[in-house]
Amino acid sequence: MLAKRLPAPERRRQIAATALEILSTDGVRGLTARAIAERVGVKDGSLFRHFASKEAIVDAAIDAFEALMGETFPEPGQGPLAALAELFHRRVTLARARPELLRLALSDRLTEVAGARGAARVHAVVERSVTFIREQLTLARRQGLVRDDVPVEVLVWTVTGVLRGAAGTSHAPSLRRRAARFDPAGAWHSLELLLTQRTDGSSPETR
Amino acid sequence: MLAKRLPAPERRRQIAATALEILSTDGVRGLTARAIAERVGVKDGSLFRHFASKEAIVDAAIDAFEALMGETFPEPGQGPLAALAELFHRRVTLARARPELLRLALSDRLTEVAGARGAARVHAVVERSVTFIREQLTLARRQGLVRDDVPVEVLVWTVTGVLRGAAGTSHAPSLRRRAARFDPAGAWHSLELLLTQRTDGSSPETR
Amino acid sequence: MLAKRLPAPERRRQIAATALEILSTDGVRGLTARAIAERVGVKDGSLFRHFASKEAIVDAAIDAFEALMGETFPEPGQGPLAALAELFHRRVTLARARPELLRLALSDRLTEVAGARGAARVHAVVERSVTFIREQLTLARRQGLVRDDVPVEVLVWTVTGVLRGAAGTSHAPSLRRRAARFDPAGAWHSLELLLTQRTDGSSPETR
Amino acid sequence: MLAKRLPAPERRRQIAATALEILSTDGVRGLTARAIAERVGVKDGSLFRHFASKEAIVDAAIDAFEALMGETFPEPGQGPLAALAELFHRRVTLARARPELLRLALSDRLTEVAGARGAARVHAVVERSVTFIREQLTLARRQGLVRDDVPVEVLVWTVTGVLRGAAGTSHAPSLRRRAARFDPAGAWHSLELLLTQRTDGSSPETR
DNA sequence: AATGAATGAGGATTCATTCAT
DNA sequence: GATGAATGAATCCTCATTCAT
Repeated sequence: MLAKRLPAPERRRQIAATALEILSTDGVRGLTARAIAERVGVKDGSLFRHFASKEAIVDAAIDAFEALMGETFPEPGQGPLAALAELFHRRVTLARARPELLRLALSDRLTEVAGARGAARVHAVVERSVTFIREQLTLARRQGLVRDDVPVEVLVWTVTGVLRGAAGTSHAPSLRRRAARFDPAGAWHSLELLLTQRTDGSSPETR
Repeated sequence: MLAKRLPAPERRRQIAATALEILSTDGVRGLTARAIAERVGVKDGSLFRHFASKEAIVDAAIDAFEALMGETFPEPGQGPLAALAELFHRRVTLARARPELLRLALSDRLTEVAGARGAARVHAVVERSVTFIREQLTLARRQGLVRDDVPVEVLVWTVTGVLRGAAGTSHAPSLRRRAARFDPAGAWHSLELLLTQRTDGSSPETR
Repeated sequence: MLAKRLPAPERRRQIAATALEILSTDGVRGLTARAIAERVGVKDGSLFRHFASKEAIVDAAIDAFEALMGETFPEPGQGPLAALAELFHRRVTLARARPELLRLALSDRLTEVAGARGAARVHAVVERSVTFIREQLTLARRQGLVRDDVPVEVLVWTVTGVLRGAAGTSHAPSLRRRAARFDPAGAWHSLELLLTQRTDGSSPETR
Repeated sequence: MLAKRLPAPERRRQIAATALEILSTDGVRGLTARAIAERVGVKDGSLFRHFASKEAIVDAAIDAFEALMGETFPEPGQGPLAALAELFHRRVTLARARPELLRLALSDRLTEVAGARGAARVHAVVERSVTFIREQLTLARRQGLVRDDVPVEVLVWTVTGVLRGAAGTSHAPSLRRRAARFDPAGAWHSLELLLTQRTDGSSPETR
């Protein structure tokens, strides 16, 4: 269907991207060589001219996934809350643009089709986000920017929870529907309120 | 494992439970008739004396899943925050006892192997939890028990986020590891702090 | 469903008859141990208390078939045309009463499910009919009762053809429908006309 | 038999033909994917690169069957008796060349393995023959070419009976054996005698 | 760079049959 | 005499993968 005889690197990219897409829409069992080939406009056997195995395709898909997720990390050199705000904003924006992608991140489909090494890489991506969030929060705490009546880890959970909510990647239909009502800025503002209120009662605004 | 000749109802239960287990450990593609049968100590063809199809097995697994999740809903007739606390506590406890189960709830593996009807049932279970949380929070808000500077939906995200965190069902290894440090009570206490602080600065303790 | 705990010989008969019935209605592939057992009102395993194997069941079914077909052979000691008329009449009557049975005779379903020996037996039943017809016709010819411008074998074909037609056992729907319009007597009368007309032009009635 | 790597359309034809053959020799239960594949010289899974399902294979087999049977219908534009003679001749010739084929037509094996739609198609083929014969006979009768002392339908039965006999497709071994003694022309001549004699005693030859 | 025909290892499922109860 | 739970072999079919063209 699609253009034939593409240069190899482009084909590779196309195949990996397609795999990612199929995985997020049709799930683990929908990801067959035939399904990929069909969408790419190629016969299934031809996939293996570009990749040694299906696992290799998934591996490349993880590359793409890694890259997309990596782009959402903020520029260094700003305060921790600003950094978090930026990550939050980018992630939610990405989720709106490519809902399947983020859903994929939070499902375990990718890890299921990937080999052990691939699964580890996916986990690393997720881990990196969490670590980043934890670091910024720890930093912020040290700087007195976030509340100290609650362990940092709980704040991490809060951030990931609100992020997931605002991104609309939950499995609960109602969560998904309502997520659409929030723009990234509004959601972040609420999140900031949750994070910054201190036991002494001073609100972040009064700082 | 290799107990032979079990009474049928017991075998059914065993098969459904095993399917649930395999699904949470090995994933969608690991859930083969052979795999189930092997763990149960039976030949694969024998499964179909107990269930009409693999889908029927998954259906029964969803029954089990529904039942287990259903048990975590609190007794009615208490205040909204107490109700949430109880749900929280029960869920975290369940997650600790059967980590795979809760992970399953938050992944979409079950929905992937279930037919359309099965998927709807799983979604309903998840939805029910979210709805319950949202209802209690709305109630609590109306009673002035939770902060009003943040939309209820964000509080819902917060609760699910902290719940997920405390339950240790995340895909991020570090989140998982650290979750173990929190007992349900401590985690809930933190969550309550997040929820109840009001704009006027009064802390929940001073209530 | 049916009465339980039947005396063995009766059960045997019942099973064989049921097998015959299923075979004629549902065909070769419908004849499964389960299907038989179900209609008999027994669990499938129980069949093998009465028969050593499915083939043995089919064998017994052939017994029944043989018996039923055998009953349609006319009493000896009458003229050849009268004998043929009686066979014809009985066969058509049987076909009307139990259409599946005769259809079975002319299909090869029975031979398909029977082992080699069983198939031979079924063939023998069919053969016996044909032989009988051929013998009577040969006799009649010798006695100048049937036309001699046509080989006896062609007359055999005519008889079987008209018999099959009148019995309504053909696969052609229109043949089946129209067969119902003929009563055995009328059909035989026509057949007799076909058989008896002689080259000299004298009709059988003028004999 | 073991030719590998055939062009797809040829393989398709081969598979369909083989299915037809197996069906006529080994019967419904012999028609397994394995059996077909083996005779074709291919592994069973490979069949399904050429056909979507076994039913599709049978469907293609019916195509072949339809085509072969269709070829035996005579050219239009001749008198009814000549048309019948031609059909008769072609059918008997086909039966001699491919005995299994005609036997298949008269058994119900094909209808048993075909789905509902396939069965209907097979019936249509049979029906078409019968209808053709009936039409020609009706026409002939109107033209005074066939006897009028016997209902047309009985003549239809006679034709099909003699056809079946001459074709040697009966289940009775002796019928089969003797059929070989008749050449199509001789058999048709006899059949014509049966059909054309009139009540007034005039033989067809004296016409 | 791609196809077209094939394969082998499994996948779910059916079915005749066994045998302890 | 019958059941209830099991089995093993076979069935149709899918899928990743190969390789000659």
